[in-house]
Amino acid sequence: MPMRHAIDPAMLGGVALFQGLPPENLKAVIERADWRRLHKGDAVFRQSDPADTMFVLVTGHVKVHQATADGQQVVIRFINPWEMMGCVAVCGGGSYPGTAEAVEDCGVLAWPRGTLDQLMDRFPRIARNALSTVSHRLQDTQQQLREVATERVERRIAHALMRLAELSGRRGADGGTEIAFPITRKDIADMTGTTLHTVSRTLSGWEAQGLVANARQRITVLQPDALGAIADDWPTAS
Amino acid sequence: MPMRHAIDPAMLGGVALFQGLPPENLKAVIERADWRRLHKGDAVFRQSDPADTMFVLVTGHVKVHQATADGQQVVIRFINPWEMMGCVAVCGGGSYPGTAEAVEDCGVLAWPRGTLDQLMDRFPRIARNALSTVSHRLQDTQQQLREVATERVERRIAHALMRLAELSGRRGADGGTEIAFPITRKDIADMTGTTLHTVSRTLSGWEAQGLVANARQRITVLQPDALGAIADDWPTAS
DNA sequence: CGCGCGATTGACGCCCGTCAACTGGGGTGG
DNA sequence: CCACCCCAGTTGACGGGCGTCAATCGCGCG
Repeated sequence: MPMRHAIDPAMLGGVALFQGLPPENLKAVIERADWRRLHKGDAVFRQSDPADTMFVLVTGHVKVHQATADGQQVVIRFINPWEMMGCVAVCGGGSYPGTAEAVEDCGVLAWPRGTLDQLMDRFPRIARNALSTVSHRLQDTQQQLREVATERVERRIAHALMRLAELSGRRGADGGTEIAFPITRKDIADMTGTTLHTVSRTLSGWEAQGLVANARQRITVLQPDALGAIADDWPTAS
Repeated sequence: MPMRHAIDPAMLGGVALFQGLPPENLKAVIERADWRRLHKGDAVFRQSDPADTMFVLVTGHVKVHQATADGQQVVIRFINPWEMMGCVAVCGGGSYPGTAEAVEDCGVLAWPRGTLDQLMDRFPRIARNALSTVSHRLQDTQQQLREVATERVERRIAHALMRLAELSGRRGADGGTEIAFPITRKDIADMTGTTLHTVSRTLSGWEAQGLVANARQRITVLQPDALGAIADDWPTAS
């Protein structure tokens, strides 16, 4: 209860789902949310569980991944603070298509599906926002699909790294952009449809050229433009 | 004008976007639609064009594909009668992420974005329906992404064929299920992230085993369960 | 301090993309 | 109505990108 009021309603206005709602409505929305804390490694929701709750991440980072029957794994996306999770499953009905796992200690806001439906009825703006968000995400996913289907591994890794740096980057000490949460080579492999071995080899090569700096579960982009050149196949001028 | 009234409002009730609307509202919706005819090969909309119109296919079949800068191509999906097209682009804003091309002579209903916005305001049910549809489509696309990222070519082709037969199948003379529109080996290659050569080889192999029947721009699935075994990696009992 | 997991790196091989040549059916224009 | 031609499809040969197997290293947490 006290935790709930620690959340600033103004921050919620920055959440895509609630964009454009007047402050008093934001207050109403936030009062119907549950607050949950998660430790690193905990699951926010699990693949195939009935999709009965939508979440907004407040602090920390979350990895959403999908597993195949034979244990292979695909990373759908990483969630940054103030992004939604589970919205697709709740809006589409059925069950969660993937598992959301905290890669750091996290705090989340949770709305049960029934509450969300009521909120959408009271504030139609929310449904329109959700539609816009999901549409954008579909376009992103289709582009990813195109990349995996048509592009070579090296370029896919470059693309993934640039997107991570752009969306979840943090200024590093050496002027580079560090990905702001712990991420393994396997994670990047599962984002790009390759293996951790190939990712490791590729990153090692780039480190030798000074494009990136590698550490355990840490990656820093030092020369985004050179990486962009690989990602978008410009004429490499060196 | 006369063409418009040839459309049965009851049919429109079967369209996911308008599901649950009472008949009189369906009539209102249909009266605000434009009717267009397209010849085989025509484009309903083109990639990068501003997304200002949403469509419902009435007759024929449409292929939605996305091209890369270097001319490579990915087939996003095939549209069956009474399915929506362009809904993601119009709802998400911006421009069409792909080109929709008639693979047969087609008839479509068209709603300009402004009209659609008005309809969504008048009938909030439409926005909810759209949200549900787009959410489902996103889940489908994510699954496709997982397939392309993790599965071998043969299995991806089998999956694509089974989905096509299921969604667009038509009872053939020989008891098989024929895909109901002209489709090339290249199309299947662009759906599965491979080449027309590999598709041709694979289909030839399956034809020799009696799983499918091949013809020019025509494919018939003869043994769906055997194909399903390949797609889902069951123990092949040959 | 020691164990474990993430990361690195080499060797090997094969799936499948690429290049190339050929075939045949059907639509079109004369 | 026929003949041409183009486009979809087939099939073989070749090679390389990258997946797979395996061994080792070393940071960091317990």
